[in-house]
Amino acid sequence: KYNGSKWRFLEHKGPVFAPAYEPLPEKVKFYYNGKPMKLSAPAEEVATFFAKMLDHEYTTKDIFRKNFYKDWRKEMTSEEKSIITDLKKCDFSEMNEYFKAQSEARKQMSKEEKQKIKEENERLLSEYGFCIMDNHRERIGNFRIEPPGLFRGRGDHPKMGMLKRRIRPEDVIINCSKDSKHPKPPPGTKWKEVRHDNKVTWLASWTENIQGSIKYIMLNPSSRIKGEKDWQKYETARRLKKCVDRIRTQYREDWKSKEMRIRQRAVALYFIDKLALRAGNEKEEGETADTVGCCSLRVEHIKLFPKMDEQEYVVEFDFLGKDSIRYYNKIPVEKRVFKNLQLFLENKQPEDDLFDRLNTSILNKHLQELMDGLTAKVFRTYNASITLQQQLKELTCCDDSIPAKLLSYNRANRAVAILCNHQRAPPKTFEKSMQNLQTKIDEKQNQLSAARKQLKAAKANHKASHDDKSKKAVEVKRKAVQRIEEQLMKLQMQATDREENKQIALGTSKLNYLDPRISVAWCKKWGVPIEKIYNKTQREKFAWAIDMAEKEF
DNA sequence: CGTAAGACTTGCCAGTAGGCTG
DNA sequence: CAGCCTACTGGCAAGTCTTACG
Repeated sequence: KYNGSKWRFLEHKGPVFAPAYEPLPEKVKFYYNGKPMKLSAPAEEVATFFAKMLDHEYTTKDIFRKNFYKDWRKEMTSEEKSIITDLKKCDFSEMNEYFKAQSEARKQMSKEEKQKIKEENERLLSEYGFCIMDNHRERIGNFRIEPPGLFRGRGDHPKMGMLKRRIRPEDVIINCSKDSKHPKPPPGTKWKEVRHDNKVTWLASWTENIQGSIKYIMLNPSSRIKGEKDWQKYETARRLKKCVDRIRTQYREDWKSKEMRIRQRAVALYFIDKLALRAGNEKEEGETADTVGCCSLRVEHIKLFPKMDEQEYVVEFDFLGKDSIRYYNKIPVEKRVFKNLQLFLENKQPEDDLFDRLNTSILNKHLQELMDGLTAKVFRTYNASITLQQQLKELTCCDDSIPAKLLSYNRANRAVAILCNHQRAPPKTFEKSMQNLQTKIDEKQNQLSAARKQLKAAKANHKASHDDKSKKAVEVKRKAVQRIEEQLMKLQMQATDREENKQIALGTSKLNYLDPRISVAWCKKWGVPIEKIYNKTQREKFAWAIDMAEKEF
């Protein structure tokens, strides 16, 4: 790469701010202790955030309510503070109904009104949604600044319910090139800073008040700068492929090391490689939900079974990973790993670290020595991509129809998603949509038997008359049967696919782990149109791979 | 060194646009 | 042509890893 600079020229219009708060109409009242009470604008705004969430379960949770109440009080006038002393006595229901009515009204808007809003959005997008980076007009990923609201973390988050404050121009740092037309802050305001740092890719940033972390405005995945990075990531994974055998031999050797830290490192790496676990950085206690990855696993997260059913040396994993998604898996491991784990567990409490001599920085430093650019997450990318490739090879039958091939593709994708533990909550409408599909299949089946009957009749007719007309009729009917058979099969494939996908999310692996060149090559090889695999956005993101297109990869 | 800040990737999900169907 | 359904998109939280700092 050229001296670490990410661009030479960068020009943009700055971010779009959240719309200002619109006070509630007079008639919509907040009640305290049964009596109507007019709130000051700042207190009212925060109250509306809570009112909008009334239907959610988390507004009943203690931590959520406590955090909300604490932050809400900060927005109250001293008079309000003295009156409002108990959240339980607050009645937001009228506000809640008002917002429901509003969203109902939005749905009922006329076509013209909807059209107008759409046009306004398009205008905003064309004005603020693009930037110029090195001679290219590029799409910005997120050009809107996050609106204020109540923070809802995932899982059991200690900060749920806290007020996410409104971001003002004075909070925002702009990054652009010196010689560009600088974005103008809204009238009467100033940016926090305008800088010209071409060592980074972001266009604007601000500090968020919940975790104190920085949020960025960056480019869309279709941009050159993101695409190149993505390509680089897969190239690193390919380099790992070349030396993975050596690395595996090495860590197996390290299981026998005299040094505890090396054994721990080697066992952790084995898990990362075999199970595609995440690295597992340390987290600050009390700041986030209690989740772990490989290096931060605790004693309480694994159980050892010298014998389980037919298998020996089984390890049971049960922990919450990223986004508090549960990882549950029972796997047989090699004897040496098992013995090492027993050793690591000796004299420890459930809440102690399993790998007490290891953290991600030690592990990554070691990986860096094994291969340039190697880190823990490269294993996830590598194993995901190689699994896709193997599964595609195994599952694709050359004389399958396109729908059958697509089912194979999705199954290969699914194998990866399972490996990476990419789960989803079953869609709320899952049962119904499954039923709908079944109805369609039943209908199609009836159609098919009807068509078959007709074909039979046509054949009988032809046998009797032997004329050209009846022969044609047979052909027509035969075609019809064939067409319906195809349609039926397609529906059945869809049903199978959907059923198998109930709790599995394919999107994340498809977007972040699977080398798109594998998929593109597969499409080429089997004559499957690329649109069947990637939608428009995905094709834009993977344009670099689609352009390279070869039959083999 | 260890720790914090900074930059960038990965992750799930709710809301909605737009296609389909009765 | 409305209502329904689905696929997509955007939102933003939560990871990983690098860099800066004392």
